[in-house]
Amino acid sequence: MEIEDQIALLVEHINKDVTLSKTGIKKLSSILQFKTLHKKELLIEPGSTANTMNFIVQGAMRSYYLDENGQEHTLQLGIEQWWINDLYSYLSGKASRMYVQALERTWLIQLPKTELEELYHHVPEVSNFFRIKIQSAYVALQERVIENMSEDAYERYNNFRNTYKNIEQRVPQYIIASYLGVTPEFLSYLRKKHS
Amino acid sequence: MEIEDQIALLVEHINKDVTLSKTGIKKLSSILQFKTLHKKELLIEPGSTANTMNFIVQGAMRSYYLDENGQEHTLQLGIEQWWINDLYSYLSGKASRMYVQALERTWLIQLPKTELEELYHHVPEVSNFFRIKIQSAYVALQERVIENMSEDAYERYNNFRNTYKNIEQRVPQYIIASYLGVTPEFLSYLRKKHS
DNA sequence: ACGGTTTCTTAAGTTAGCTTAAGTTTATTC
DNA sequence: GAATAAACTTAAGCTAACTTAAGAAACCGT
Repeated sequence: MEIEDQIALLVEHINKDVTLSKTGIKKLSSILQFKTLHKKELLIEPGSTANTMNFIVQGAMRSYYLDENGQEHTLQLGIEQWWINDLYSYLSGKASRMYVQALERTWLIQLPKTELEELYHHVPEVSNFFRIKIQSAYVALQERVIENMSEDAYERYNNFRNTYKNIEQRVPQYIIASYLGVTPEFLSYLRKKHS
Repeated sequence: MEIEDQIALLVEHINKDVTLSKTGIKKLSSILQFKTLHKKELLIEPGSTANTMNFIVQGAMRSYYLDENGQEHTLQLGIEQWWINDLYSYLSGKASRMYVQALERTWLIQLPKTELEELYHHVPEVSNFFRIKIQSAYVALQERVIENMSEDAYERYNNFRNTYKNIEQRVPQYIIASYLGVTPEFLSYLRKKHS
């Protein structure tokens, strides 16, 4: 995809929440970086530090955590026009304990933290935009804590299918299981039972 | 407790993360409100909107969610010098779906949202302080999602005891169970088994 | 189009955590 | 300081979800 088109997509996305001026768009454009990941490639891994915000132009990604037993726990999934990151590492500046991985060949627009924070002073709408995004990340997490505590696996699976309608088909089932917090075998069993 | 002493506590707490000037402290002081809650009294309930930040001067509080089966799920616990709120409602301005309740007779300092946001412009250290607090709230939530997915109930109970050392003794066990996501009976069983 | 890898399914046996119910201890209140 | 309410324990029976293992299906890559 042309870089111009990629930028247009990002601007359109941001304009859903705030209103960017012409000069705001120009200044924003000047800090953007473009990156392509092939399937299974890692953007972030434990020990590295997240120093960009990452917008998915095309493709699919996930962030996951590997526990002491080697079990994967998917925290976030995203496709076109979602943001993907380890916000913990990005916000705190500390080393990540997570993996952020491409699930397909993926095109990203990256906003480096230093430049972005500088940009906040000149284009406050961008600052507002990310404040809104981080708030909704918080809300989504809280939603998930509540859901995990009050619903059984099949209810959570149904919620997932509603929330991530377009994503379900593109992501292997064992990753969905690791997002829901069940084994792939058990998810397979649930699907059969309720079909 | 004297109001002067309460303010001193709050200022001392904020000064752990940022540095307030004399005039900053003065401006901050001018927007504070003071509230006392008796045991079991609700600060926020479903339908109401959180429009203050709440600092616990003395006492203990929790936030919890009531699911469709009438089951309580405790999301946050706090004692002296913790902040307690439904951040979702505060940040979004939408009606809360949670309860925020005093577990003992509790003294709060409240910072009304409108005044606080105005204050941000004049005392940016206060703005920084709350940005830091909201980030750590996010991090704590993510920690919890990971923990709930990768640890069994007894491990989570031990984590809880480490993280909330001083709180455990002051909070009924059934509330701790509702925080951990297990029944009170099962927590009781675990405690006996490992004692 | 074939061979290998990755993903998904099925099923039997097991376990962590739940439900119900009754009894006991600990707090509150008047 | 009794009376009542709130919180905690114990135990039996149950169920959701896990483990292990093996086979089937889908999906690459050359």
